[in-house]
Amino acid sequence: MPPTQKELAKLAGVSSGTVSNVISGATGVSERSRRKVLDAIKALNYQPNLIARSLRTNRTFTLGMVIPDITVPFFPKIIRGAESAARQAGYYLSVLDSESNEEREAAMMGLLRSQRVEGVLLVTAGGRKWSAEEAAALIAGVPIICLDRLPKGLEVDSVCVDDCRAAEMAISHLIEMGHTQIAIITGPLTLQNEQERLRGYRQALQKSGLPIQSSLHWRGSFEQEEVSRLCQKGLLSSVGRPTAVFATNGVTGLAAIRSIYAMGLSTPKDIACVTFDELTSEDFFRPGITSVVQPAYEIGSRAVEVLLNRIAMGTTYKAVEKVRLPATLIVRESSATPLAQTATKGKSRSQ
Amino acid sequence: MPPTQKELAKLAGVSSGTVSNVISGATGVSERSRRKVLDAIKALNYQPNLIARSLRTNRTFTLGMVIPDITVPFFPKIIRGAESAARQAGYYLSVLDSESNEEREAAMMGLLRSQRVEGVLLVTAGGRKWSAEEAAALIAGVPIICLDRLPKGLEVDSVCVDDCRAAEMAISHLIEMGHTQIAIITGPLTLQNEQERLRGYRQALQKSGLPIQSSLHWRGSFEQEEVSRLCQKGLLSSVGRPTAVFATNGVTGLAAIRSIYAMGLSTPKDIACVTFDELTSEDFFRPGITSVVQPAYEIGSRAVEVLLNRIAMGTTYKAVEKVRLPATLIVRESSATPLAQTATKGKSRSQ
DNA sequence: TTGAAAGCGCTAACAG
DNA sequence: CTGTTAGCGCTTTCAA
Repeated sequence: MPPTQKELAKLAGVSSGTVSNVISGATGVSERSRRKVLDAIKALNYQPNLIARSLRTNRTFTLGMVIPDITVPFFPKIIRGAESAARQAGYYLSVLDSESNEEREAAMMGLLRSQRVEGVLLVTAGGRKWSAEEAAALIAGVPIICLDRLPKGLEVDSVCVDDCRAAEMAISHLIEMGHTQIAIITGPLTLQNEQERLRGYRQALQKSGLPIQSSLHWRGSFEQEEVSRLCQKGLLSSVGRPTAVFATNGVTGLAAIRSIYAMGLSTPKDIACVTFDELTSEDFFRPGITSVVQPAYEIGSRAVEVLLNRIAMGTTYKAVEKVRLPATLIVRESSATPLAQTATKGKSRSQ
Repeated sequence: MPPTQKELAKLAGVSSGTVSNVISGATGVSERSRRKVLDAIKALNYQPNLIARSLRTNRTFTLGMVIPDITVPFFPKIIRGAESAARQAGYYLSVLDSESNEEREAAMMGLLRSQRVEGVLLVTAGGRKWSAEEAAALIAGVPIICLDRLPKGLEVDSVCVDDCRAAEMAISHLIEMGHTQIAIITGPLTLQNEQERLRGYRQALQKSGLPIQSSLHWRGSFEQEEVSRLCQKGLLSSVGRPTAVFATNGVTGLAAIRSIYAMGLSTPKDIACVTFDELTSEDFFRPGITSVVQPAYEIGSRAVEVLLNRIAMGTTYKAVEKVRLPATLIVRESSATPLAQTATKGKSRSQ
């Protein structure tokens, strides 16, 4: 058993209240008492019991975070940003991985509530729509902020990139490079950001007067295998085969590249390719893959800022805050023109 | 304020003790009481206060974990394994990122202790040597298990791969492929596993009667830039230039490949290359990089098993447990023979 | 400047 | 089967 404040007080020859005052740095403690307590702390290797403190003060200084998959490199970057912003503000961050399972996600939200975290950062697993009651039950008084993916029916603060514009930027780039047959491979369209990216794709085509061909919209998921099959099927169709593909996220992006390689094709020689999100250490791919990169660290840190703000406001009313961060298009080799294959390397461009 | 058990009891018209019994699933509660309580729980959207429960029961069912860098893909994989093993055993896992900072690491160990976690999984940041007192203070009654990197002076349970043998296997492979001039690029040698990998390298050379040339040992760190410089310097030296390089970890591996590409060289045409740890989605590199892969998920899950075991034993004596998991060599294109460049693809080989 | 004491929400005896 | 009660370790009045 670790030493308690009482034992510490006894050893130091003061009352438990004085010990508390020393630890909290409260003023009004004689130097002599302070010394004695400090010595006793060292002697016993005392660590205050945060559990008891929290019970008493009704404060945990802890933020909870639920993400869908910690093995996807995008999320650890967000976590880093969130964790360090939290730490700077004197808060802890407790991260849970829902493994893209909605039930588990709900359970984890409950757990965090039971742990009395003061706020929650949520990157939701699925695209379910929350009814008003469900949402209320889910929230139950703890401030929530959504990152990256915005669940429908949950009117809460949020931080993410402007997915539509980012996708539009990527597609415009391909169009500028001379592509007109551009396929898009999306993840689950239940996710609002996937829809937005699709919208950006369509907008870009329209602005350039290019037709929107449904045969060029390949509806995927987060299953590597499934997406690969989809890509291969699309790439095999001799008629109307695209000269470029745009993957709306890292998972489908990886699958797309995998398919291209597996079929013995190469990029940009046979087909151009742009992904949303980097495929991890992107710049080491040969050839480099052009991609839309999100400010992951900043998404995390901004989210914490907004959340802490919301917490500080207490019950005070304030409109929902929607932060939209700019994404950047990193142009590498994979998006060269259909025929010329001019490698435009290392250029980048912002929204 | 969330509802308390007392309010719940009042609404249900029973005593707080009965509520507790219902929640804990204790036997000996009338069906009628149970119903009333369950209804009240739903009505109030009640979530038990884990803080109060922990204070009372002196149990948190929480394991702590401290890792050096969550953005290195190896660690999230370990976390997944640990988290799911913990969850299966009814434990929570609380993960902290020390950002490779030893002070922060110590602070985090203290925090976990204050949070009264029941055990700690530690992937240590640095290679500092712990004195007996420091170690005792650090541990202070909570069971610790070390993963991946074993700190000196800390006699605790551990789980990692057999680094020496794994490295030896990689080097033997290169030798078999006809290489005799093999450079090794290590990370900080304060880390015990880096030393082991170096030892494996030397052992393999010796067994084959090849000389150990100090000019072929490039001492790096975890700084990308520094390692890159080191590599480039080594690769530029016209005399005694290696035909193969072996990077002892993912960070130096990435830097090595970066340097090779940056210098306009390619692998395996100009130089062969094997890394310890995958460079994330390894198989998408063109050409594929031969590498030693560690069973990251299993390292995490085994560690939790051993730790829970240790916790269950309480104070009972038992010798320190050292689990050594086998690593696998995944042979891809980057390790072809110096001249023939025969691509041996997809073969793998275990310790 | 200090000590005594109440009580945070819960569980675990224990008595009825 | 159910209610009452005594703390868990801490902070925070309140008196002294």
